[in-house]
Amino acid sequence: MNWSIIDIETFLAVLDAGSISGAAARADLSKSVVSKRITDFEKALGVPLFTRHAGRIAPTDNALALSERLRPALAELIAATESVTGSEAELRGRLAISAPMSFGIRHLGPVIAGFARAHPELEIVLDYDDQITDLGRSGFDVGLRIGHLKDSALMSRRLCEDPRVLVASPDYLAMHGPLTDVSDLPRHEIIGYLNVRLGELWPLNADFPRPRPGRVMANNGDAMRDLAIGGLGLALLPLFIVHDAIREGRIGHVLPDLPIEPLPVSAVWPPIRPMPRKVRLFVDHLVNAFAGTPPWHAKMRGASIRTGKLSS
Amino acid sequence: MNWSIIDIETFLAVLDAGSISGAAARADLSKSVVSKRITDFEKALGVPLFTRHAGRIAPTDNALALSERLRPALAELIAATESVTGSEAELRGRLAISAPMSFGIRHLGPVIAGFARAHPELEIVLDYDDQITDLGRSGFDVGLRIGHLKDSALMSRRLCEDPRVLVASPDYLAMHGPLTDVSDLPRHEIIGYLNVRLGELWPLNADFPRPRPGRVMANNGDAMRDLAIGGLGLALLPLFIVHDAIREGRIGHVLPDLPIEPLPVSAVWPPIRPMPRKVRLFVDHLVNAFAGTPPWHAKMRGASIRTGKLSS
DNA sequence: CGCAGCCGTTCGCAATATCCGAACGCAGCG
DNA sequence: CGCTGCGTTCGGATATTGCGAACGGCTGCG
Repeated sequence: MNWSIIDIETFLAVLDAGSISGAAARADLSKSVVSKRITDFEKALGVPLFTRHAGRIAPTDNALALSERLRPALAELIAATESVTGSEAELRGRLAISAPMSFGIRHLGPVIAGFARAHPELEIVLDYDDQITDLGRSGFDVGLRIGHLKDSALMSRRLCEDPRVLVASPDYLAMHGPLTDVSDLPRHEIIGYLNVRLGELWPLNADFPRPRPGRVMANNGDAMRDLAIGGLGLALLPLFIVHDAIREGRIGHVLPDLPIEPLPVSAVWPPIRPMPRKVRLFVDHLVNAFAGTPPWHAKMRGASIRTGKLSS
Repeated sequence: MNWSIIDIETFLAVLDAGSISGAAARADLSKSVVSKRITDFEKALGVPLFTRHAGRIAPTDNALALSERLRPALAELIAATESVTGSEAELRGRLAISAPMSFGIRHLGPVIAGFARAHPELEIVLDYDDQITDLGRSGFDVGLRIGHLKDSALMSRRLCEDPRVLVASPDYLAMHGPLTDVSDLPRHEIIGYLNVRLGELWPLNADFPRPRPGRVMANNGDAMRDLAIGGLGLALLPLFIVHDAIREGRIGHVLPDLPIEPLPVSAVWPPIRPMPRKVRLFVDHLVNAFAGTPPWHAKMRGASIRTGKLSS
């Protein structure tokens, strides 16, 4: 047997990244290393795993079938080695975390940094991307999710709540007319969110007046906020993303009485048994970090915005 | 993650061999390499896997628990990589075969050599030992078994039949009296077989006269034959082991009409699904090799022994 | 069209990892 | 006591790995 775990991991990483250079960048390696590992693995197996088209690669059917089988086996192998670290031993191995970009950038950095400092032998991989990833498939140990969970196969734990507000810039309102009553909504456009359709973006029932889909859309909250600031439409966004701009007057909170429920923020993880200790400790750490006052609540103290709807 | 497949395999090999030098000898490596790998693996996991007592090692509880979990995961990982070699690709990887010593020495060498020549990328590991091994536990892909199968969890396939004969040397008979009728049996001793008790060694029912347990015993058929030649007792042995000595007159076939059924010779393997291709091809190869005339039948053409009981 | 940028592959070189054999200390045996 | 076998440590030789540069091919842009 002349392949290694690193060959397998590299293979799966290239599959996930869709390219050799993508996988190399994620691993902070040179692409020649990744290219050679793939070639060596193919040689060891005796079959091609990727087809090459002038600098582009595509996985073969063999590669896809193989990955289906390798992932659970590799996860079990890793879980086995990690299970043997008893309660007295410090955490080791790798913890791969997936989180929405805007939430991750603002609120996860220090939380995760604290966890990483407490476990110096633990390798942390962070992936901020609003696209919902299949945790097990993508090799993530933990995900953070904002919104109601759809994947009942995952284990989950509620961390806190994420209130959303409808915002618009002064320029937008000057150009498109006032928005003082819900009946004004159909005359307005709302900035789209690439990862959901309007049906899911607008959280009120079909009888409730709703804005039209806008001509612009983005794949994360920060970009949507900036488009709103630029006067391109309304935006329904988590409070933590817009509160600075609101305080600075670049955008305003419109229709503050809209009956929009806050979104739950949850940690989710694959149902591996036993639950890997690193996952359990990290989820506990998250729960502690977000217990009590959510971060954006503390920051909103100086803003003239109604906060009565925020849960204590 | 800073361990490798080789670390895991080395760990399991040391567990199986019971010592570092044993595992090193099997792998044709220096013991310092194996020692270092174990130490590195322990360091990577953060827990000791073996206790050391002045040049002796014993596995910790953690090590035993870990191995229980690692073996199936590793087997699946390997099976996955081997499954991807389609029907067009040649066999690769390692095929580990366990077989009884006397049968292996005589009849498996050329069969396996033929298979190995047909699959030059396949690594073959042979382990001849009459002790029945737990295939899955010991990392064997295929076993050959002589006798009725007791482990119903294994997959099996009948290869051929192994007739047994009762033999004694002229010196033994001269000293202990003739053996011309079954009623003479209780006056004689039979050489013991370490891996079975007499109750299993003597295959006729309790009412049938039987020899007494002898004062000597051995753990394989060749040794038992040699003890019989040395006049130490009767021996009930597979024909393939004794036919040369019979032909040379060193021992004789006594009570040729004993109603002793031949033993079945079977290939067995763990019930991995899908069945690894290398195992399937090897079992097919065995079936072909032992089809028709068993090897010892061809050799018995020149001997004056009744062969009517041999199947065609 | 030419150009820039991106892709994956190949190559030579330097750094790192691995393996070997010798030496050592310890325990058990005759 | 000496000898053998065990596992560990060490220095040196060998093998492997990773890097960056160069290359050819393709795509998109002006």
